[in-house]
Amino acid sequence: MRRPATVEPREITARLRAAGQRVTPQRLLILGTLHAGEHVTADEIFGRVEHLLPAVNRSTVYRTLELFRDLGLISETDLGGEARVFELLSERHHHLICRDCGVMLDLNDAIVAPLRQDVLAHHGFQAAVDHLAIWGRCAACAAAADELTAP
Amino acid sequence: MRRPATVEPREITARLRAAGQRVTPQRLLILGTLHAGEHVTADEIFGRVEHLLPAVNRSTVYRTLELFRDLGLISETDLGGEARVFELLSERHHHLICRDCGVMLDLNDAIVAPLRQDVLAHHGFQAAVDHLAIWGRCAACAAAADELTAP
DNA sequence: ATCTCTGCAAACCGTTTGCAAGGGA
DNA sequence: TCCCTTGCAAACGGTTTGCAGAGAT
Repeated sequence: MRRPATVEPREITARLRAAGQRVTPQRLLILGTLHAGEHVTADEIFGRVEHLLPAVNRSTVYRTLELFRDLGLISETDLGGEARVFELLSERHHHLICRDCGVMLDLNDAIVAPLRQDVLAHHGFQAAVDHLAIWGRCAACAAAADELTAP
Repeated sequence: MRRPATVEPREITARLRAAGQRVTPQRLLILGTLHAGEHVTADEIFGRVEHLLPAVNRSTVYRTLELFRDLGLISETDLGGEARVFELLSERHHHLICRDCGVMLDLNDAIVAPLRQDVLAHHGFQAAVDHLAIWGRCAACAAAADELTAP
């Protein structure tokens, strides 16, 4: 049984220093509470960190998450919930979200990778498409809608 | 000199009726103020409509835009500004937005269409990717960043 | 010693919601 | 007549901001 992957303090320190950023307990703590493969809101992260270091403030969480996102350590995605979700960047993966029934399906990066490559090839633009949310209509709901139109 | 394309009241009426929705002055007005090719926030739409029919309420604008989006008449996109933008669905197009300098580049749908097709082929999911915003780093900023790393 | 980062607290503001009246079908 | 749609008004809640003090380098 493997513990979900986290980022070691040593690595966080190195990456912050390399980017000319200061290393603080709050930053180590915030990134340390993230496990690979989970979607977490800023509020949930705040809850975890607060539990360990009660003095930490919500704005620090927001500011830190923005920093980590800009450093390429985490992704920030709007999955349609009330708040955006953050995620440790490890394996790229994406989601298909049905606007009709709300179901959220996983989408392998193999289908999205060509988009990233084409954007780079044609525009020299490095697309940070690590955790994409695609809205639309799932197969089941599409079938149900077709039935209504042509029974 | 061509006027930007709009949706005629006749067509709006037909599409609303076909979807079992009622036709109201507010709905005709709101969709009528949209011109193809422009990004508009709910607030801007409210301003336009208010000018013509002062009694109209902001919540009506929001509710109507949501309806039109679900009917596939308009797209809703987060371009990173303070508010989401809406747009009349005509020609699909997308944007590359640089997180470093903020520049917004146009992206032709030819590069995004394969994604839509693959998602449909592999998952039967009808992706409503009509107006995609892709964040990342533009060529100029990437070059500048490389220069810092390896001068 | 310097200058970034954090805590605090307040506000921001885009958006949503409940309810009763209005008005399409 | 039915019930969908709108206006009204209030609140919601995630997120941001200014400022002064703490703390990293």
